[in-house]
Amino acid sequence: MTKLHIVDDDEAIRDALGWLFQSRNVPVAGWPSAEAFLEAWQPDTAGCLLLDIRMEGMSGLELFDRLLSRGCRMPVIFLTGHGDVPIAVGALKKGARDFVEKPFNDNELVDRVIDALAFDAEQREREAGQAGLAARLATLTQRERQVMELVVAGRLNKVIADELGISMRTVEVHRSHVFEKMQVKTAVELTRLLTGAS
Amino acid sequence: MTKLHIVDDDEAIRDALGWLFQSRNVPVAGWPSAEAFLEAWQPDTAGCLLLDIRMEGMSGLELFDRLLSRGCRMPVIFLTGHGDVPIAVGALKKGARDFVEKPFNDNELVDRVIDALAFDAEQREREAGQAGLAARLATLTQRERQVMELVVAGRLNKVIADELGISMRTVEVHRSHVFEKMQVKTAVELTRLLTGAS
DNA sequence: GCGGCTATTGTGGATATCCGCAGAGTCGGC
DNA sequence: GCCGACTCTGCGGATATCCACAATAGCCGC
Repeated sequence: MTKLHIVDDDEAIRDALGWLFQSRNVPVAGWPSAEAFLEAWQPDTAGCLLLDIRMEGMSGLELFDRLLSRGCRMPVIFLTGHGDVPIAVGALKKGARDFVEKPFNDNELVDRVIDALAFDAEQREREAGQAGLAARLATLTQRERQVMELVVAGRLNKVIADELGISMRTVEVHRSHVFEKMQVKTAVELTRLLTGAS
Repeated sequence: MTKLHIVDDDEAIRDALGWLFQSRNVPVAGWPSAEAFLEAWQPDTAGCLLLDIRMEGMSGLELFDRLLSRGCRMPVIFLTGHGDVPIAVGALKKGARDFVEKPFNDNELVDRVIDALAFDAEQREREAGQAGLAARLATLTQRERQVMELVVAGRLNKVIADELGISMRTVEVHRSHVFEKMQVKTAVELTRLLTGAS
């Protein structure tokens, strides 16, 4: 389920943030440590992360690194009481969405979280489309993939036949199999699919 | 000409940085104030910017804002002696490439500047391609644009004819004019052009 | 070995696309 | 009024694409 995941080892802060967000109708889950969240995290965990930097055990930054290396692309907002420019710069350059110092403005933080949640939702939608595409691509045979690449490159069947050293008829067969498996009717549609157009 | 533009009101620092970069074969231009650079800036000014935050008159941040609003997309690296997290975060979120506190590591800074210069060069190359594309698009008539959109959407000529309420032959004529003006031979190539594929 | 998947090719015909040749109507500028 | 552009259309033919029917062959698993 899409929600805001608050990772902070200070229960009082988790509670306060939980109250703040729930009062704005933002669903929240609290985690008492980076380790706890990391263990529970799954590739399909959705929403966004509000991460304290300084914690007992694993720091927020380290959690961020580990999540990145596991392919997590959830938006992350860091929350810190002891600002440090190089840390903030490093986190943002690694892809963190924001870096907020305490004390923070409630409304601003809520807005940023809501933006981040919306961003994550959109991103997951895009990725779902890509996953379907990847699944269809996986059903193609080697030869079909080769033909598809040349079709998408704009080559005519006769040219493809020539380049692959096979007859035009065979190219036509592969081509139609590709169209069928990729669920398109024309080369243009196929090109749009693969180049990620609207 | 592509070069590193150093904007700092402290002549000693400009000189020191100038020496550093020229010794690494990075061409440099120094500017004593944000105003001076802003006045000299042109849309075709290439390279990257090394920008001091605190200066007499216009600050580095304000220069950055003004450049952005003028459509400047040169990579900007901020240099500051008095770090401040919200400022750094704000600058990076607005699109600054980096935010470095003094004292800095010479080699690291040089590397980042070289990366930024390379990025700018690539970006300009991409934009040059886009400009050529835009120029060709501008030569199309209204009708040709309509037909092109439908072609790129994957419609067959007969369908296009139907949707526009004209004969197939006319669609063919427009279609071939589009291909000619856009300098492509097939609908697939045209689609790749417009969707920005390799 | 048989069945299924993949790759290959052919024939022949229905559609679609590409193009030259020809002509016609509108609209705006010189 | 003439010229140039844009738009529209038809005819016919050369190519290309789409497809059903039909067949051969290698590879793999049961």
